[in-house]
Amino acid sequence: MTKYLNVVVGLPVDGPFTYMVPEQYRDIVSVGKRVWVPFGRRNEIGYIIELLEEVKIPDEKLKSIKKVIDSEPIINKELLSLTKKIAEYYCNSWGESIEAVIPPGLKKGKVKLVPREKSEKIIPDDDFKKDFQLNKIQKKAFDSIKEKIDSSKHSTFLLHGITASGKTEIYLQSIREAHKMGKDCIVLVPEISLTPQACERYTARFKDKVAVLHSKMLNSHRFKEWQKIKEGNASIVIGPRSAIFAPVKNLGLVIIDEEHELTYKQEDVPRYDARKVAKMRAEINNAVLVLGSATPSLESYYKAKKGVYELLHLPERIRKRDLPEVQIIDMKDEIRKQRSHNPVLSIALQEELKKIIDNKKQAILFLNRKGFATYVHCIKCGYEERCEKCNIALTYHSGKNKLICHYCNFQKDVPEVCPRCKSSYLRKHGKGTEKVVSDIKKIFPEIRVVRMDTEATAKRGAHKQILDKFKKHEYDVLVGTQMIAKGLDFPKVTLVGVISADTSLNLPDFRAAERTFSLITQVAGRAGRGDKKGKVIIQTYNPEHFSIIASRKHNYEEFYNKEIKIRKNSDFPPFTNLANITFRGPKEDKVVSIADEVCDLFSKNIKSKKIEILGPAPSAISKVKNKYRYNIILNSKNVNDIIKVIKKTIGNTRRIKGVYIKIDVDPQNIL
DNA sequence: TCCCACCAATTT
DNA sequence: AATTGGTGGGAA
Repeated sequence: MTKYLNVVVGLPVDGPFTYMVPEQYRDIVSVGKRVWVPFGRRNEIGYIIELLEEVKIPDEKLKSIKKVIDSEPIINKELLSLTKKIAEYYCNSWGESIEAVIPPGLKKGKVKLVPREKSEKIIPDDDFKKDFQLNKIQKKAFDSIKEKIDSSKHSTFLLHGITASGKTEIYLQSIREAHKMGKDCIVLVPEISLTPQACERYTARFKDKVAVLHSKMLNSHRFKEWQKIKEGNASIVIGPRSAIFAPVKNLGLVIIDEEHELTYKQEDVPRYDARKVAKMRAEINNAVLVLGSATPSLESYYKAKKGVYELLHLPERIRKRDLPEVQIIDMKDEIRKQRSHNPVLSIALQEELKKIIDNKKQAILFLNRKGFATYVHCIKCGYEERCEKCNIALTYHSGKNKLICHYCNFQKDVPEVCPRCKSSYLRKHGKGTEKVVSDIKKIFPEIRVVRMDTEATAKRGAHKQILDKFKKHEYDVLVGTQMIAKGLDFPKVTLVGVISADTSLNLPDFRAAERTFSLITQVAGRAGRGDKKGKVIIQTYNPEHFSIIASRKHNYEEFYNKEIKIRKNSDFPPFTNLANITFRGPKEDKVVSIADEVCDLFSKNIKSKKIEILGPAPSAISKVKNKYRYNIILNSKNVNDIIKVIKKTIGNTRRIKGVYIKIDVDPQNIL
């Protein structure tokens, strides 16, 4: 008889908490249902994680549950244990990870979960569209995946295929194979709102077996899709990172498309990495995990090379379409040629734009992300100021008039002359990209330019509207940030330009080179998707940088071999694991003193030298909305050591004297 | 002495 | 996270 139960709550507090169960609820409580419980001085939703017959605490010290909300569990045992693992790894409470797994509508307790009548709609599998014929190379990759699906053995594949090499068709046929075996599939895409075409392809082939989950859907619609999956009426789920939590019953295959994308890391609590969670879930279910990318993350490729993942290569484009020609423009020359200190469009790019107009084709221009960190570089020789220890760009802080490494807090004065070429052409860079559109209009008044960035797409539907108009050729040139680098397919686009590769190259981040290489490669993949061969123009002050040279040759392997050596020498992932602890508050001196205090505590708790402490150092965006930010970075070969020392040192404390503390295990972005 | 802003403690 | 109760400084 269930007289007691344990619950956890969606707050940053450890549990579990024990409650008594009143007589009338004793035969309806079960693990995975929600209950209302008195918590402190108010009521909270408790998630039942355990039923108990007896407890050591006397009855009079316990409170009773107020109400049972659901008549069936909202989370099954598998997902419950998964959420516990996530909580332990990412240092959040169990309840907080449970709330990441259930539809948002269920968090407030207004929606009850009750069993529905089973729908009897049976659609014969032949309603499905026919598969395309795979070429030899695709077939070989598919056969390896098929073998593991058929034998129900867990295995992780890294499918490294250049852009337009036919990865999606392999995904589709793998899904069909899993479906034939009666297994469910989850397909993760970087951001659902950017990939409607990809989504259409899955639904076209698998019709109403497909469910789509994402945060821009109305909650009621999302809830219906979730219920459809839970009741077993959808066996293929497509969505962004949170779709990894889809309540499928018999998971057989997980596909992560564009696995190198940073969007797979959730930026708020729980700060999980969908790639890591997918691996956990696939292991539990003996499912196959397929990671696909033209530019795999260094972590994944390293694992594949070591044999932890199985590496599959697709080195050719389907239908033998040529890769676009990539031309690198040295902007140092443009300063001379155009007699301007800050040229935006190189002569070569201007000439190509003119050709576009003449030939009635289209162009896409990338601005990269708006520069938020000011870096110092020499516009004569291309030299940039970097930290010797951390090998990241130093950030200029105007208040102190110093260059600071925001990982280890190394500081130095801005040199008077360039340390390399002794010229006086050192310049601070980081903003001013808004100029691009106005510069184009100045040079080509007749050109139809549209801008696409977070500002222009803030409104619901604005995104699609701009892209639709561009597709109909109502515009000649699309200017945008990375958000237009992903998955777009416009046959009339024959020119792609990157205005400044340096913006990403000089991000104060150890992944800066990796991001630059993948950005240029992905961007280049947008050019020449029709019959005509495409052209790509990359503007940079660092034309000799290996990430730029390798991307010009479309050579991932060459990039990887250089970058992996740097990571090894500077002790960064994939050779180590990081955790980033951010301190945030309105008074800088307080933020610094708390960060220093916690840093001392860390040093005391780290007895061996197996964990390195970097900082505290001001973060790259050192002041946001009048809040100052400082980071401590923990770096170790063993991630479990890091997690242990965080729990020991900070536990559940998230605020000390008005200073907020944020913990990010395996950060993708250290800002 | 009153009224706040700020801080620390608590949640079964 | 959210709430509560304590504290201490400033104004009257």
